[in-house]
Amino acid sequence: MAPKTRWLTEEENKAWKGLTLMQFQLFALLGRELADTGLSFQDYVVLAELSDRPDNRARLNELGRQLGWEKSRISHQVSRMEQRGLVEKVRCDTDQRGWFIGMTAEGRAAIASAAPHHVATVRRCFVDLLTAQELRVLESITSKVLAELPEP
Amino acid sequence: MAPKTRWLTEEENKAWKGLTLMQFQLFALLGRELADTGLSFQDYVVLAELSDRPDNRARLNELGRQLGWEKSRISHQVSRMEQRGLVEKVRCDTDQRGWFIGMTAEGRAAIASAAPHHVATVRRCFVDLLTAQELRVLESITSKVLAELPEP
DNA sequence: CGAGGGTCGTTGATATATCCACGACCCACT
DNA sequence: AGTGGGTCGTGGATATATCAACGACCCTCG
Repeated sequence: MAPKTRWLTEEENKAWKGLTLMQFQLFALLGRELADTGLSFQDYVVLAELSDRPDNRARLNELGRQLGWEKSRISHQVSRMEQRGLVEKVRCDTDQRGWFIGMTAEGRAAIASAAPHHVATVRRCFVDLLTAQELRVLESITSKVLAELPEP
Repeated sequence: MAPKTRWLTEEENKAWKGLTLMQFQLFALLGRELADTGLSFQDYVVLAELSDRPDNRARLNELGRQLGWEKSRISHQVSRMEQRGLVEKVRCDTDQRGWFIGMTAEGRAAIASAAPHHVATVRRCFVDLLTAQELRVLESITSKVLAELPEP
């Protein structure tokens, strides 16, 4: 028979719920602040991911992998962004199934104008509140957890 | 003129993105596992919140505050859950605008059957991977950040 | 070559979240 | 009692996420 459930202790529960709540609130805040610039938080992370690349473009599935999104989500998201002129799709020459997603001039302008305030908020409401040690511990936690995640 | 943006350092960026990714993946996993029981993650946290209360009921706005949800979201969510018979609404006798949300027998049964596996997953994929110190640091981070959050 | 199994990305249906305007009510004040 | 400003929760419109099925393509192997 199955072993009796080990419920979370009060400390464990507090940490887990606190984490959930913090993330949710931070995202909400960042989304609200980005709204002024005409970008959603999702738009932002896609553009940021593209910006990180030397040639400012990526395959859909790479984007999905980096962001941890399913292919369907990234596909819908990119289509919407393409409609709005933030990104463009270019057929991949070596694989006729695939596309490269590149930033348009408009996309570049959008993230360039949104980034300073966005980063300032991430600093003010998160990064700058943490000590160097807390930052290290956090990094160790996330990499450990991510490494142990079961495949979907 | 505005000061030049202090971009995130590599460590800061890694911690921030790692946190985002971890949370997203964990939620996706928990949602997938709960799906077998007929509950969504959102259903689960609402029922869990109600379970935590001595009389298993709460006002809508209390629920929203605890979970960090906006009133509209909690209202829609609870309506759906009421449709499915997981919770019931009872007029609040002291405030005619408000409702108490209570768990039905069906709601109680649903969370009772879902909880063991859910908690086991939270342990296996998160809590049990952390040392006691990491847990403490995490708690300190989240409470600090939450305390500093600007009002919406 | 060509058949089968895998991957790439799309699509449409459904579920959920967000935004905003609203009606009902409460309360403090006059 | 009446008025005004606030809170409680609702509802509809729109945006976004999830799920499963699909067509197109790639690749390996016989």
